[in-house]
Amino acid sequence: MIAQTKISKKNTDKQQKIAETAVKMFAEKGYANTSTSEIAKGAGVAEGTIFRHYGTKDNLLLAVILPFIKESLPSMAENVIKEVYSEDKSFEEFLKAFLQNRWYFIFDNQELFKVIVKELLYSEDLKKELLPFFSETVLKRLLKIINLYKGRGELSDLPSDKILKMMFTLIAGYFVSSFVLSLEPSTNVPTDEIDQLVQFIMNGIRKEI
Amino acid sequence: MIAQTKISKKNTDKQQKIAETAVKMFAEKGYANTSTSEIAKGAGVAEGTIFRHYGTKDNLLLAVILPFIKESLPSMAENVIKEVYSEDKSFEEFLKAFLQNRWYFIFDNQELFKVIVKELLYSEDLKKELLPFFSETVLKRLLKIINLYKGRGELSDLPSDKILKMMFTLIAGYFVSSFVLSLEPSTNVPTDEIDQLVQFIMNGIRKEI
Amino acid sequence: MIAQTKISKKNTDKQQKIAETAVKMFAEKGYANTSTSEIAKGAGVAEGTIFRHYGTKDNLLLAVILPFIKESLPSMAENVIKEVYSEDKSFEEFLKAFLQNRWYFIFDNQELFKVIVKELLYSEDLKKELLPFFSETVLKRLLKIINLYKGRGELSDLPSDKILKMMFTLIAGYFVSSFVLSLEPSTNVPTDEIDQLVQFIMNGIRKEI
Amino acid sequence: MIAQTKISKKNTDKQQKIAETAVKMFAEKGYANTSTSEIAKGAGVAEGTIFRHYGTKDNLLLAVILPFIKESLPSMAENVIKEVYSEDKSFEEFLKAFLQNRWYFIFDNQELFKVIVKELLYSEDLKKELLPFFSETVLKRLLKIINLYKGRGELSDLPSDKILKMMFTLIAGYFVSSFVLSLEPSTNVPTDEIDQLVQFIMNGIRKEI
DNA sequence: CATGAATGAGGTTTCATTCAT
DNA sequence: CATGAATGAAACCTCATTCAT
Repeated sequence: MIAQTKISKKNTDKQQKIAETAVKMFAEKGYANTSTSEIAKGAGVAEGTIFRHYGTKDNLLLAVILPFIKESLPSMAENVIKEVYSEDKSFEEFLKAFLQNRWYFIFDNQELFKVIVKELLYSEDLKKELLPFFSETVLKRLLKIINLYKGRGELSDLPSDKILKMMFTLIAGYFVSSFVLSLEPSTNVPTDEIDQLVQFIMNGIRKEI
Repeated sequence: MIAQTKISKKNTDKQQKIAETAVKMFAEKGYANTSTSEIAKGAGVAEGTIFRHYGTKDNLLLAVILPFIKESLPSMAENVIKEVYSEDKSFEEFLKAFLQNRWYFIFDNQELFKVIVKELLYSEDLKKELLPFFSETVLKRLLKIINLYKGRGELSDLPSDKILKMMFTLIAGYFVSSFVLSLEPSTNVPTDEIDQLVQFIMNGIRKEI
Repeated sequence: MIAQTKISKKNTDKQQKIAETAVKMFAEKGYANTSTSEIAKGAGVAEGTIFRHYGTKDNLLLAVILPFIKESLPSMAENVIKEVYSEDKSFEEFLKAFLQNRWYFIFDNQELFKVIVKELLYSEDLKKELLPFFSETVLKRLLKIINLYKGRGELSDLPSDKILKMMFTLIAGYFVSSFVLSLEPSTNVPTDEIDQLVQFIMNGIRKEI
Repeated sequence: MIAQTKISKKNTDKQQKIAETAVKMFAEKGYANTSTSEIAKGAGVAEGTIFRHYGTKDNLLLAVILPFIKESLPSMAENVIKEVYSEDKSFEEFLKAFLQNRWYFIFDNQELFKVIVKELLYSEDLKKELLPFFSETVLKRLLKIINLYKGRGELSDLPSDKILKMMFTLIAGYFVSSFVLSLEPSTNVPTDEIDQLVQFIMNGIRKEI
């Protein structure tokens, strides 16, 4: 049950270096506060090289975010569920496995995660592009799982979309406060925190007997 | 049980107009994407006037955020609890009253709320300044309340700080997704949503009998 | 019979200096080969100042050409005809007076004339904007005059618009080769050349007896 | 009496394609507004290939203009006169044949003609190089013809160089306004226009009897 | 010969800030 | 106090040109 790891598949190594540096700097200081000349310097590249490959600074941001989202998310969503779900697991076990899996993934892509969260709030365009897509690929699958477990009588009778929303708010809130807001970064999976989170969620949605 | 309303107490009316316009524009497009000349134009003021009053653009941001936080939060936290808490309320009743109260408050100060959330992620400085302060004034008080209700035997035996963290994540997540991420803005208090949120939280932390 | 003289009516003196310098440099090296930093240096002004007043380099070109054309041409066309035309003049006399008058005017505005001719060929947009306007204000009036003299029986029976086109080609060709192509610039009105030009035109269009 | 047709004699086909594309683009948007990368893309060639063959962008312009002028003009001038002139033609017949011949030629080389006219105004260097050369090869021959017809008593006693200048201004003006300024391009030889032009010129220079 | 990634000088433009009026 | 013209550093971007492959 190992989380899928880092994303990457760029052309030349300069291009790769530019993307890496950009992600790192965007994560640290935000897109708007990072100048292309800084990125160039950081990547050990002439400033023109950035524009030869990405055309505009905006494009660089998208080129770094979108493939991650648009190409990885769907197949990833599929795979994660395969890895993490199995007939004989309870919802609680599924949830715990899922959270650990995602924790590793975000841990491996911390910088990118920061960039996406920050720019999601900052850029109306990105918001309009990503939220529906995310909903379509990830939330839909989770909803199916929820319904599946509901069928098994493990979950409360709350409407599935409410269950999903609560779960999602908690999980997203957890990851955002852990990886984006956190003053000191975590270094390896905090099993206790995840257990408590799972407990809390389970209390909220478990079928009362 | 009426929520406290808008914050404001600027000197000259020009200054007031500048602050208002700045908040509105920072909320819409973010601090970094708003130029002082836009603000000046929007406020019907010469660009120089902004600098006469606030010195720098950074200062304008702080001048707009900090009083709200530093001056209002403490007394507000005090008052809200007074308004909302009473001996004969259950924790569930308290929580519902609290959430409604805060919903109105954020609704009345939506723009400012957006600015703070956005810039909190964007500016490391702001983060380091606000988070501890917020913890000191707001979270501490909530912790007291939690302990108080724990003493009455209404809440589960989870450590109080864990209870607080879960509650806070859910509540913050709720307000952020409602007011900052939301694609269509809400117009009046969504009682159902708040009820469900309260239910969910209560399930998570209620003392099992 | 004095030609109307230079055009000017700018706001601040810096703005005036920028426009003057721009015209001079555009005339010499063409719009595309003149950088805003050169203009700034030439005008003794910070580069930013150009953009504070004109917004874009394109705008600077237009700001320098259009008022000259759009505001001056119509009233000028009117006045020139008043100055130059009178009941008791033959067409030949009118033509000579007209050419001398225009020679002085273009001489006084040589730089601007160069810029307009050059950019007229270079910029499709300018072409589409100016040619119809010029036709409307100037050519129309000349056509009236031609018809007037035709009525008096001084001119050949060629269709008036053909007469106009020939005259215009010759006159424009003369001014362009004198002021734009010329390798050595003229310094005062070349009466002989104008006389010959008039003779040539008159031969082409005089009523044969 | 067929006009000589298109000019071309480049080495490799890549080189040929580059030159063609360059001419087309320079004609449309001007030399200064056309980038080598656009030309490369348009020619289906790597950008480096342009520089392998032409060294600099300036050189590409010259390589496209100069052979046309320097190699073609002299022999062409010779041939045209041969084709168009004959003992038993009147000057008027000669002129008409000449204009038709040149109309076809420019029509076949419209793009190049545009480039030359535009850049002649734009580049002082080109002007200084081409005008004297043109004068030497073309104007000189025309002058001979004029003198020849003067000897036959067909032309007025105006100084031959004045006659030449007037003729040239009209003819050049006609071609420039037809092919460079024209808002809608012509598609086949406008016999009427040429006849009128000839008439007009003849009136101007015909020997009065 | 051809390629196209890389360069870096220089172009246009933005913008927070200053200061004389 | 308020103004807005002026500034200049720094931002984003373009492009002719070079050179290793």
